[in-house]
Amino acid sequence: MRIGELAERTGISRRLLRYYEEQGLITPERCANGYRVYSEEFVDRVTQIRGLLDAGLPTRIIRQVLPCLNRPRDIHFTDATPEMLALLERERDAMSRRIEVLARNREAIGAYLVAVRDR
DNA sequence: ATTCTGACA
DNA sequence: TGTCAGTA
Repeated sequence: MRIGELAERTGISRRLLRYYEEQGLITPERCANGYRVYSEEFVDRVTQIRGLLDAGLPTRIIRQVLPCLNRPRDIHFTDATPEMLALLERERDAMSRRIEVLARNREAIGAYLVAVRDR
């Protein structure tokens, strides 16, 4: 499929899909005319990227993590270098911190909403 | 009609 | 991220 269809199926704009490629997050094939060609797997791939982006991970981190998140299990060990493991641990901890902050604010907002409602 | 690259009131 | 331009 070409960029238009992928955009519709993932809900990600053409502009963003090209941006993800520019950031090295996805590498679609190219036709003779230069058009990008995406295989079926890119649908999940893009969804995965969106999820990580929404989780607050910068593209530079996603670029390193994405490969060992999708590939078949056996290849994981290949990517499981000490550096990769350390990187993943740091990201996981950073995620935990963000979750705590969000949870705290969610409580605060919830309390505010209750206060307003009960007024 | 659709996509491509580069650029920015 | 959107959008406009000038192409293929």
